[in-house]
Amino acid sequence: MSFNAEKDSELLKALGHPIRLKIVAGLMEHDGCNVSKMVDNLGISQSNASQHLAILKRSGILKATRNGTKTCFSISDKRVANIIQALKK
Amino acid sequence: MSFNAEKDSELLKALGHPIRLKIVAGLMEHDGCNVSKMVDNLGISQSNASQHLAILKRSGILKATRNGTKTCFSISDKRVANIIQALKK
DNA sequence: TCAATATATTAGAATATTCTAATATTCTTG
DNA sequence: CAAGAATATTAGAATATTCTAATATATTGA
Repeated sequence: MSFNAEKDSELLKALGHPIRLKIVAGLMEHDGCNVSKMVDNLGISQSNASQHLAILKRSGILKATRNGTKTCFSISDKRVANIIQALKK
Repeated sequence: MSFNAEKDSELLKALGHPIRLKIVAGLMEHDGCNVSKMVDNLGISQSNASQHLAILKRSGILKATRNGTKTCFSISDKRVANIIQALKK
């Protein structure tokens, strides 16, 4: 798959917010089936979390699957883990 | 070096613009000692290029060294190459 | 020193992002 | 079906980003 600055910059832009980066990094370690807990951990409002999650979905970084009243979020772009690994070096 | 969402999201945010991502990806392949050529290749104004370069400098992604009336830009954060590699996978 | 070249800075209008508060939707269970 | 739980959406004010146009600064060579 080759590099496309227009598309790829959107991915980086979506990751380029501290809350969204924490959400995604968190999903690499814990499962994402409890948004309320996410909200508590991040210290933000439910609405704000939902909006950030929507941005991450729209950009193709996360996908959501419903499970009763809960929604499970997981990382759907396999490049994201490598990007976050690269940050840690 | 460990991951810091506040700081690292700034890096991704700076890369999260098509022009800036093109500049940085370009610097991985060609030397950056000719901003006029950069401007031509990107089809943007000199002022705009200079402003994007300033953002990339401020975020620590690029460093500039002067050489006469010209300025050479190069990538100063070693994680950046890995991030761009990760995008290509 | 003066003009030319190369890059940087400033100002400001247009647009985009971010957050809070309020409300809506969806699903489950009694 | 009604109520509660979990998440999503909307509206709108505050702030930030992006671009163009104009101007400024720095360096070199005649």
